[in-house]
Amino acid sequence: MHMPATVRTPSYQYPQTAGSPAIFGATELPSVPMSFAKDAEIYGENEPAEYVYKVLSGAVRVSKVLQDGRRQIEAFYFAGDVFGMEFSPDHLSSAEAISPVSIIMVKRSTLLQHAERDAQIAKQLWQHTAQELEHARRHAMLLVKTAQERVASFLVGISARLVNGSVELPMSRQDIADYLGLTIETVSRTLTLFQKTSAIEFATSRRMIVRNKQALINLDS
Amino acid sequence: MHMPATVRTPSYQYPQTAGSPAIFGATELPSVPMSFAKDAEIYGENEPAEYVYKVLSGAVRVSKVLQDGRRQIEAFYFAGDVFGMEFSPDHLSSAEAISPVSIIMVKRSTLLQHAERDAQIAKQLWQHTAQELEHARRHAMLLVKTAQERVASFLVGISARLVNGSVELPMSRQDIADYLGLTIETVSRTLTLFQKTSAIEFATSRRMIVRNKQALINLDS
DNA sequence: CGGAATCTTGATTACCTTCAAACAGGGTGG
DNA sequence: CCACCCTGTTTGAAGGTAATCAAGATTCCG
Repeated sequence: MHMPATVRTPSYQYPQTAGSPAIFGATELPSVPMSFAKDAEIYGENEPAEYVYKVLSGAVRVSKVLQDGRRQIEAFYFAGDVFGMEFSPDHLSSAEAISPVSIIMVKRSTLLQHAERDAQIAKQLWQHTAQELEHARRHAMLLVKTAQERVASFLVGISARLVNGSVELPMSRQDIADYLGLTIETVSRTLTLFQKTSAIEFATSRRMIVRNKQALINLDS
Repeated sequence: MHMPATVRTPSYQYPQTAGSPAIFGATELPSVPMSFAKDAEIYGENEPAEYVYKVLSGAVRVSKVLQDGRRQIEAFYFAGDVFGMEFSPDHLSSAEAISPVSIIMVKRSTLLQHAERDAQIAKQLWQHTAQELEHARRHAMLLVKTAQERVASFLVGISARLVNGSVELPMSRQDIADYLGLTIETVSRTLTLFQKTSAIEFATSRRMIVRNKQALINLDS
């Protein structure tokens, strides 16, 4: 719903994985910078997909809400990641800022027009969707595993963002639970278990130190 | 691994949803007809993705096998469906014939070359991947629901193929279980439950009559 | 008809959820 | 500066759902 831009300084900034602000390599495309406050909605389910977004800093969650109120988080996006690109004219999920977020937006229609003429851009569009597909399938594989395997797998993924052996988790335990298809209690208990086995350690509830990544990878199975 | 073609007459043939044998509307592309016996492997995980396939008759399952031997079925494909198209040069999953299957194959490289020059084909390629993505996400949503909801949802999907109120399920109970992330016993028990509540009925273990589709939709939640 | 594979049913167990309460951290106002 | 509150997280106890283990029943095919 394109909330008013409220620029806030994030408490922690992830290392930027992609230096270029260009979306899909189309450097010449006009892009609009924008900021969202924590918990602001970037777009809602079934809204027209007017823009495509690239995260510059902060973290975003993309999710759906089931009829019974359960929320399923499909993915988290961090600096350098592109999200909100749909083939369908409407967004099929909603996106919210987990932490204060700064992004750039490119008009979907413009991107589509370029894809019509530029095979390179068309291919990047396809590649992006293919990567999302691979992620969605890996995610589906996760959801049939045990709680320990799910949490371990999530932590291994997060480990990619380690700086000096620790990360600030931008998302709440509830977010993790909704991503893994577990309850917040099970996530909490499993994290406590991993601490007891010295695989990880929490400086604060959000700052995690990975002590034994291999143990997590083994659990990931 | 491109098993030798063993043409067999399927016991039951699904109505053909797409009349044209063309893949992605590229009518001029050379396609090779082929048949696979029940349980034959069409391609394996990590094999080079040399071809793209379109089902003419029969049913196909696409799956991955986890390290611990568990199998996760990602999708079933029926007459008219295209499968095996990857952005990556290798197949990320394997495909097997559930029933005797006849297909046509188009070289992936040829298709890619055409997509370079024909924006229409490039768009269809993207659209196809986007549809697969949507399916994968819906599938992921399924996997966090209860057994009854999963089975009901699966049956609702199958109901699209109803002819005179009944369908022949081409897949085994084990296939259904591996698709839904349940055990074969739970699938069997749930189907029995749905029979007791008169939502469905089984003429044979594979021929299902849908008595109350709305009940299934309600359970699907 | 006989044997093997598939499917169903039963009993028990294990894991995760639910319900409930305590704990920790951060911010505000007195 | 401390008391209080609010939110997020952790921990505990009990219960429920699906998995597991095991045995029958049915179907399919040679």
